[in-house]
Amino acid sequence: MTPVKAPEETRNRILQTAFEEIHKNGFQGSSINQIVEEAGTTKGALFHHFKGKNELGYAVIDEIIHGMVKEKFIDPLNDSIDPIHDIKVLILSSRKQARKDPSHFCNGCPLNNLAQEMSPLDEGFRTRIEKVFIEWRACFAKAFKNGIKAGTVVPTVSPESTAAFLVSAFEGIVGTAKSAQNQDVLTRSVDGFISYLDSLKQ
Amino acid sequence: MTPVKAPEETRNRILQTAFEEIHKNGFQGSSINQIVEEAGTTKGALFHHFKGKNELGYAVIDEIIHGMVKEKFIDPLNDSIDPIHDIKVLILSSRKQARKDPSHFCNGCPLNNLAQEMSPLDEGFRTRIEKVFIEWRACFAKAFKNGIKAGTVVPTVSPESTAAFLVSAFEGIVGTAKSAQNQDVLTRSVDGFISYLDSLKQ
DNA sequence: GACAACATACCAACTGGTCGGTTTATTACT
DNA sequence: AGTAATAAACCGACCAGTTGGTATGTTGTC
Repeated sequence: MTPVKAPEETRNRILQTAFEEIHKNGFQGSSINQIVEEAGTTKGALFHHFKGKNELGYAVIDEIIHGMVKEKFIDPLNDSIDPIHDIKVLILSSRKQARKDPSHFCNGCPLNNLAQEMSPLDEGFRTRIEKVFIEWRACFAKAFKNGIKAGTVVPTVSPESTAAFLVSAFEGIVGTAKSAQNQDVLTRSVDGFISYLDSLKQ
Repeated sequence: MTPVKAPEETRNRILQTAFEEIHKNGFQGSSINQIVEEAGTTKGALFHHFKGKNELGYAVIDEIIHGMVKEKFIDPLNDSIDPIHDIKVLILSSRKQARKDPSHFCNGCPLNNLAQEMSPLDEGFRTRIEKVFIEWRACFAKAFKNGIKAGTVVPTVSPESTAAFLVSAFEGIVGTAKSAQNQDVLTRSVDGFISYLDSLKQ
C-alpha cells in the first residue's frame, strides 16, 4: 500500500536527518554524504529536493527549528499576563527534562548553535535565524507589557530590555551546560536565573 | 641581524593566525592550508611545531584565549569587594568598545565560540575550555562572597549561583549580538543585564 | 657534522555538486 | 477504461577541488 515513491516523506526524512546531524556536528561539520546515507537515500534525491547544502540548512531552520522554538518557548508565553511565573515554568520544566535525559540538552539549543556558527558567515542563515529570535523577543516583551498592566510585574522595568536580556541569558545558560557537559553548572545558573526573575515580581 | 630561522616567532605567527581564522570561521571551518598560507609559512613548519590540527586548537586555547579572558574578564575582578560595580564597568566598557569597533565583537567571544562548537565533539577541547570557565566563575563567586562580607551586595544571594548565571548571561549577550549583527539588541540586553546587577545591590 | 627548522611534493580520503539514466506517478487523449 | 506521453522522483557513478597528514628533502645554526 505504501507507494514506492513518496516525495514528501523522502524530503522529510532528509530534512530530519540533516537536523540531527547539524545539531550534533554543526553545519560545517556535517557532510551531505553522511546525511543521505543515514537517511537511507542518495544524493540524487537530496539534490532533487534541495538546491544545495546551504538551502538544506535554510530548510532545517524554517521547517524544523522555527517550529520547535515556537512550540516550546514562544507559544507558552502568548497571551501571558504573568510572564515571571510562566517563564519560570518554562525553564524549570526544561531543566527537569535535561535531568531525565542529559543527552538531549548536551548538544545545546539547535537555533543558537546555528546562530553562533553561521550568522557571521552567511546572510541567508543570519536572516532566517534572526527572524526566530525577533519573534521570540517580541513575544516576551509583549508578555511583560501585559504583566505590568496586570500588576504581576514591577512597572519600572523596560519590557524590551528585559525580553532581550532574558532570551540572551537563556541561550547563555543552555550553552554553558553544553560546554560544561555537566548538570551542576546548569543547576546553579538556573537558580541564578530564577532569583533574577523573582526580583521582577510586583 | 634577524636570523632567518626564528622558531619561536614562527610558532607564534602560526598560533596567532590560527586564532584569527578560528575566530572567524570556527575550528572545523578553518583549514590548515589557509592558516599556513596566511601566516606566510608552510605545512612543514606547522607540523614541526604542532602534532596536528587538534593540538593546534588546544594551543590556541591555552596560549591565547585563556590569557585574553583572564586579562579582560577575570583579573579585573580579582580582590574586588564591589563586584556589582566592577562587573558593570567591565560590561559597559565592552559595549563601548563594541560601539567603536563593531567588527571586533561581531565574531563573538572566541572562548564561547569554541566551547559551543567543539565541547561536545572532543574531550581535549572540552577540558581546556572548561578550565577557563571554571576559573572565571570561581573568581566571580569569590568577588560576591567578599561583596557580601563588605556589605556591597545583598546577603541573600548565593555567590556560586550568581557567578554561574552572570557568566552564562554574559556569554549569551555576546552571542546574541553576534547572531543579530546589530547594536540594538546588544544595547537592550546590556540594559537588562545592568538592571539585574543593580537588583543585587545592598 | 649534528640537529633543529623549515620547504616541497605528495597522498588517500573526503568534500559538495553534476549528470545521464531509470523508475514510478500523473495527466491527456481516444 | 485503456494507453500513450510527460513529468516528477530517484539512483549511483563521476567530477574537480580540498582536506588533514606524511615523507623526504634542503637550509641554517650551534
